[in-house]
Amino acid sequence: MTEMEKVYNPSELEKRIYADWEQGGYFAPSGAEKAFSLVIPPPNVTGALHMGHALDETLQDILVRWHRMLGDSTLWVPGTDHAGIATQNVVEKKLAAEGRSRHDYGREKFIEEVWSWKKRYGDRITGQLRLLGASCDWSRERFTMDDGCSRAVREVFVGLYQKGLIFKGLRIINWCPRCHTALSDVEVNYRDNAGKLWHLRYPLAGDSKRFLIVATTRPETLFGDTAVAVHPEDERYRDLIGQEALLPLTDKKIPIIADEYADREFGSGAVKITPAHDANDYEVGRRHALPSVTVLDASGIMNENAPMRYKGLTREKARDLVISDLEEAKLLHSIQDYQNKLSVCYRCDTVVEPRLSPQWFVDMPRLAAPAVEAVRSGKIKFYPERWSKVYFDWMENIREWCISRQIWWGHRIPVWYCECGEIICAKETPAVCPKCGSDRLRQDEDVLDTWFSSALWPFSTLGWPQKTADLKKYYPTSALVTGYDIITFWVSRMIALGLAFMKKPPFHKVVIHGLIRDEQGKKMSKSTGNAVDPVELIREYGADALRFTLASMASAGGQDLKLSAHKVLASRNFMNKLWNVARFALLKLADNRFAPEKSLADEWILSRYQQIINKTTDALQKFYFGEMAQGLYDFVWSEFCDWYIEMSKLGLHKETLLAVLNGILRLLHPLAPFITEELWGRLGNAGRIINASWPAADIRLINKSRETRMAIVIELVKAVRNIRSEMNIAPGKKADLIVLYSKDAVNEALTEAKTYIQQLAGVEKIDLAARLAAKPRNSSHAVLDGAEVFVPLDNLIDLQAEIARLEKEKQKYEDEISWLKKKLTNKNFIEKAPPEVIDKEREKEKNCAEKYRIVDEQLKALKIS
RNA sequence: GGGCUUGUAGCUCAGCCGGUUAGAGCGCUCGCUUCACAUGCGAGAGGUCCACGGUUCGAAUCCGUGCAAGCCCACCA
Repeated sequence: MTEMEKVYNPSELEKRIYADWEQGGYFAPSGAEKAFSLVIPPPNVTGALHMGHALDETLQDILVRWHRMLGDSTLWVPGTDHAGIATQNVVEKKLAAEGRSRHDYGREKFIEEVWSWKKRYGDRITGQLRLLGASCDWSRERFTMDDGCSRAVREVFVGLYQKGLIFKGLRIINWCPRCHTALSDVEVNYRDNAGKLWHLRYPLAGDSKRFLIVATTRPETLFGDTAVAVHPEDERYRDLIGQEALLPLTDKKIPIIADEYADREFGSGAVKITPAHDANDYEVGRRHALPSVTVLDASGIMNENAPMRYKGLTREKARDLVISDLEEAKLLHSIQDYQNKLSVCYRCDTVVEPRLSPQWFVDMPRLAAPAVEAVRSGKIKFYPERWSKVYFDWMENIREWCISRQIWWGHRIPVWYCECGEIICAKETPAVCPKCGSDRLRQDEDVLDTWFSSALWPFSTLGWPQKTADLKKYYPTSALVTGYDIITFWVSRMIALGLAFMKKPPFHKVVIHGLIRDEQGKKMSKSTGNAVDPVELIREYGADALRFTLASMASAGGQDLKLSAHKVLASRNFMNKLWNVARFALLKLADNRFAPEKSLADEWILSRYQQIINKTTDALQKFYFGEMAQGLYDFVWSEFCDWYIEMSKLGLHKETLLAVLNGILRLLHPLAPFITEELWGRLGNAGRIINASWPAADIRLINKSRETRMAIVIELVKAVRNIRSEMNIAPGKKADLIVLYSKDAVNEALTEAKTYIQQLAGVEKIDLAARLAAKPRNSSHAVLDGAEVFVPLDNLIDLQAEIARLEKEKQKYEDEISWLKKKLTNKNFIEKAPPEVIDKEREKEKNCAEKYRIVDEQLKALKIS
């Protein structure tokens, strides 16, 4: 055993210990029968660790370390996501800084560029996971675009295609004019927008003096209008149905049609129909066989279908010009302020354009049914349970999932087109067309939604489609730990595809936690500058402190977590406390003078320790991380350090100290792996704590009578300390104690614990008596449960201070008694409350009354003197 | 428009199945170089548990309504 440094220095030891674990192969599963497995929600490969990851990974690592200590064959699969659009955007931005675009490179070269980017930054986030202490099995590290995952993607695609569950279709999809790609419904965010509703006048073709007023938020799309719709039962327009209107600013005529989609209550009741630029209008267009005219190109620029004057303008510029032109033409009826929502791209925040285009879709409505059933039947459970509602709401209203993206970085769609018209969907690149034999095949240009490969993650990472040993042993995984924000993106799709291809759900438990917010409760983001960097916090306070903080904030309800450096500081202080108590233990153990027998303090702490084992284990089973952390914090600081250690200074029982201290280290290890490993070693334990066994409570050591006795001692010490402090007894000055007891338990407790009291309360002489000839004069006074305590003061007592103290005390008892009296004289209470409750209240009343009597007596005596 | 969550000490929160003198951390006040720790020790101050109803012998805890805050979902131009 070496002497410990006085200062706890996390950064040095954390680095050393992680390397030791990794080199020692401690993260790989060992051969036990029972399996526990997690797959990491893969962070973006070129990203940096943010607070959300830190929380997610901490919670997973807690479970993993706990199960490893339980002796399970524990596997945590790490990996990263290629993050199609996000990564491509980052690389494009870099190229743009050099004045180039991806088109200057061409597809092949550009992808090479992204791969080299990936190689350069791919290690950053995994390195940061190591800093956090994540004990994942790095030998099994995966990437969503590695060979295995890519093979799984093709296998699933082809499988779904053959069943008709993947198909290509012409739809209005969400199009990001900046990313130049389609997006799925979940990739669109909504933003409140203080916009305008423009009321336009469309002249009638038959009578250009008459107008139809249509209301729109998107006047620039009017060039794509191919009809105006009114409600079929709208009396105002009945005569116009079948006639034509003149499209303003053009020489086009468009039909006036009847469709129930037109809302009579809204605006004038007539609505312009732009099938190519609005999903609803598209449906109307289909019902009425209207043509679709696209007026905006892929970048959101007006194209040749708009009059020359507008061609080449952005959406925004075109809108302004259209409005001013309409005004000039006296075709603008009115403008109204209008609150609506803008759809924006979740990657770049650009306003999304509904766009008609051919895309690939997964038939989610068909795949969703078994996925809903799995949760409904309880095969998969959400923790907390309420999140299953979000899941159901999503899955039961699920729509087709648009999976094709018009970007280059990603899994290329495994579909080839032959000149002969044949479409070939295959796992491997076909050499020739099976129909005509031509070798001139052209692969589909699109890549798949990033979330497509993520959806396969629980089984692709375990080796599927190969029948690997890992797959057999570790699928289904034991749990999924993630934030509620990706239930729709990820959880739902993993469940659906896991069931479709593995016939078993990918996990049985979904542990949902809240999102990290700043001190004000705002979302952390780089752009607002309120993001706290976990790596910075680790550097400053240590990974253990950060982990402990995150875990203790993860409440059972899964609320969002407001993080501040203050909290991490408090956790760091706790680690420091732990460090020092171990230091104390080492000093004492080197001393080599031990008490031969267990004392009251030993029996008490052993009893308390058994209970904290159970409490910690319980909390873990329920995924109550906050409760786990809080419980251990209180036990270690307020019981073990404040009382047991202080008492053990009078005579240390070596076995007890070591048992409890080592137990604490093991219980804390999942939360604070580094310091516990370090101290475990310093205390001379064999092996590593990372694979030490999880403590099991020995209920024979739970001893309530010793706990009761200790409670008496603590109560007395606190009472004396209070007197010392309030009566200004100098800290170094020893006091005397006269205890007048009315319960034998007090006499026994104080007799047994005499030396503790002397030490902890700064007391010299203790006189215990069942009765006194006269109560001591010139003393400060306290009343306990079953005893009266006098602390004689050698200089004249400050009467006013003492009276004030006792008056306060008296008031407290008075309040409580009146409350209890009211209760106990309530007939209903006596008749209906359970007898044990009544007894308890009676007992309380008796005790209070007695204490009140004593304090009152003492006060009277003081006032006379 | 639908749904969810939250409202407890100055701040951040814990209080699960109703009976606690309503707790913790930070902050605050007072006193301490007590030989593990001033990243510490001891003692305190501070709360009509958002409001109003209801259920109950009994509610911070269950139910309803209202107010306030936040989030998610939804194709009304």
